[in-house]
Amino acid sequence: MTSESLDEIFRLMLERFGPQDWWPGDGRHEIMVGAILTQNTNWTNVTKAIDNLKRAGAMDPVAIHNMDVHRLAQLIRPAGYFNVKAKRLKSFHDWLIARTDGDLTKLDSVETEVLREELLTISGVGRETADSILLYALDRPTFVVDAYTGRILFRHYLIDVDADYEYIKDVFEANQPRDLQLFNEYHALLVRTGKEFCKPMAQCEGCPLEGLPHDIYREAY
DNA sequence: GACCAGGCACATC
DNA sequence: GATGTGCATGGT
Repeated sequence: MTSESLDEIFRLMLERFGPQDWWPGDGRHEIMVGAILTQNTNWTNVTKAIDNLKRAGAMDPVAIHNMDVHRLAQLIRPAGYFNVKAKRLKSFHDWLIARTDGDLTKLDSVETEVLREELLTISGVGRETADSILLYALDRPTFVVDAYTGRILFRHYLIDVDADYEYIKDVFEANQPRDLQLFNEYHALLVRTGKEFCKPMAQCEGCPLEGLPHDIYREAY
């Protein structure tokens, strides 16, 4: 894996799709909520849940922190896994309110690595969610890895099938400038490319990355 | 009806 | 520490 490969992948995706203008949401807190709601879930379903929260006047750190978990679950129902995600939102907001008292600017003075470790202690916040919050809500130049990222690199023989999250993250961070806008756009473009051309059981004719060394369809990954 | 979606925690071996 | 399973709605 070389920085040239990563540059080329980025260039090809950007050339095809243009800037993705992520995160598709309004403000820090809404982005954090969206990061939890979109776990293994289509974004269109997440927008329905977010709309419900907004209509209920509940898209607010203190409001969610104080809300009954069953009511919260009903509001976010369209996003799927609603009972699980309601608990996750509650545990996240327990941390958020304890840490900021509702003033999210208090997070600005905390080192990225410290923040990441704290986020990872929250039940329901794993590595991708933590990194998404850091990158898209808190403007920290940390690379977000997701299922598409691994699948795309694997199908182009750029990583091994058993490469784990931290390894893949390090591939991007060690071989590129640590740039907020680059990391923002790169992950968004990988998701866009994955959605259209890199589904688990589908082949991928027309993918912007066809020019790279690749196999059309590797072992249903 | 099958497949898919911007994961995560927990049980079990 | 790897591997399997539950969680659930909504679109294609």
